[in-house]
Amino acid sequence: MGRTVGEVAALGAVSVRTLHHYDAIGLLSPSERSPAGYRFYGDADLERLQQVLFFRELGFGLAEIGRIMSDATFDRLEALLLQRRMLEEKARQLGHMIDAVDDAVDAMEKGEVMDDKDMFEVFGEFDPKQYEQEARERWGSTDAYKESVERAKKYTKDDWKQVKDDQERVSLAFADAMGRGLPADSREAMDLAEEHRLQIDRRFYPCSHQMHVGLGTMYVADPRFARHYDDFRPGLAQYVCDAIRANAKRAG
Amino acid sequence: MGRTVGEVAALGAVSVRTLHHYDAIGLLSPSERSPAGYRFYGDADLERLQQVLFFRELGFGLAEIGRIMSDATFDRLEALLLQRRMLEEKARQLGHMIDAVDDAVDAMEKGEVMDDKDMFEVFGEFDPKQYEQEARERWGSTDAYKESVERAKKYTKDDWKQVKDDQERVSLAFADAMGRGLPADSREAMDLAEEHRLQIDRRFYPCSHQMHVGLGTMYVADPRFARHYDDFRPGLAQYVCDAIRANAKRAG
DNA sequence: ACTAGACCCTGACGTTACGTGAGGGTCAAG
DNA sequence: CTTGACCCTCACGTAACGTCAGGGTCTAGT
Repeated sequence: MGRTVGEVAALGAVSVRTLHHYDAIGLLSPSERSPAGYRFYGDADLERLQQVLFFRELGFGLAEIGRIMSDATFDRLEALLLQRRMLEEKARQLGHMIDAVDDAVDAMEKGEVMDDKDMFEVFGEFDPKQYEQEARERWGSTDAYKESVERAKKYTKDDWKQVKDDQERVSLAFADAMGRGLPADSREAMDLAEEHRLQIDRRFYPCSHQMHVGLGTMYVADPRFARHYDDFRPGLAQYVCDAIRANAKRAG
Repeated sequence: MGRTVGEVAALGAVSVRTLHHYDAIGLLSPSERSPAGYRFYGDADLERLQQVLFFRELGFGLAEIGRIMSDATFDRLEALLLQRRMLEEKARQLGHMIDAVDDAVDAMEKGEVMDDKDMFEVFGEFDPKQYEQEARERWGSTDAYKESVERAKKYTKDDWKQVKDDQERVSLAFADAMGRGLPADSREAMDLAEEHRLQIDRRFYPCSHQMHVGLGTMYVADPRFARHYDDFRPGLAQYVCDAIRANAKRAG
């Protein structure tokens, strides 16, 4: 038996009304309902709520959050990493704002008038839209993509296991190529990158070379991704990223 | 001739519609209007807009911002210092959120379920309401206070000069007492603190001992305030704060 | 002087994400 | 059975604008 709306609200992050609202819009529905209509939220529901709240904190609209999280390829770990990056960016912006306050104080004390642009450039600096774009690229939004969503919805447990195994096989092959000293722009490494791209392209969504390069960059930039690959072999994340870049360059 | 709504909007922080809205609600009205009705914003208008945007960024509602900034004792420097403090607090909360993301990632990798409370305690941690309360105490909201607002509105330039001279005289007297080695809880120091409190009480708003202590704490905590007093004499901010505390204690 | 384009104005409906309250049912303890 | 705490759905209201309609103003070019 899960938690009632009151119990979830008592955790301090959302109100009962908010939970009703999220249920009504399909963003977060309880996994159980009593015959009397009571909502009961389980552990997975709370995990989903936390994810929603991170996105909300970062300025995403609820519809957009729902769209992102409803995606079949939505991966909680990847989302957390994206969110982490956004939070860091936002914290950086706050630092800039503190600097801006200090600049304003300085100008006051000197009896100076600040330049118009300098006064306001710090506002709006953090723009979730940029990240929405990235999330969209990562989890897609085109009609062709939506088609692949439908396709992925039909995947069985075995299908998903196959996906996972394929991904692991490619990762191991990358580690092997690297271990044999093959340059990231060697034919073999680039073929692996191409295979990697095609897996995504066939299994999930259209993955252009450009998008692939973006993913490669993310693998290096996000510490947890980097660790994922580097656990196969130290430096592998960078190697994969380089191979992806070389592959994209090969494709023109 | 000032800037049009389009020119202000082009600075990137607000839209034309927002400027219309702020004018409509009396939050920020242009200092000039053409015979055709065009709005023209001057330097002071832009400074006010910046202040509005800092408060907005920090989560204050527009009505609340208007109320604070319409106060006769509203002081731009003090506001900037408050805003700075709030921004730092908010940045701290973001740090906690980043930690929370890391905790969630850890839990995922270990296949563990996080404690409910731990999952959500970071949300809502930054609460502008606390600071609104402080702003309200600083710039008041009671009926008696409103009365003193009306009173202050009638102050002439000479009155304000007198206020400023009185404040400076007390600051110098504090510095003198400290220089003569009088403890902060000596009768003379406490009398100065009382005089300071009464100045505020008579001139602006009811200033209880409790509120006075809060102000004293602020004088030490905010670097610019601290510097204001310490420029009279090193360590004076702390001395004034201690004298205020001792005075409050004396009053029971 | 006329025209076109950029920008201004006021007015008003719509959007987003809930807050608040009405009216009534459910559950558990006394 | 009663009471109090909590649940439900429904629906109007709020805050802060976004968007659009309809029309005026200003400036440069013709």
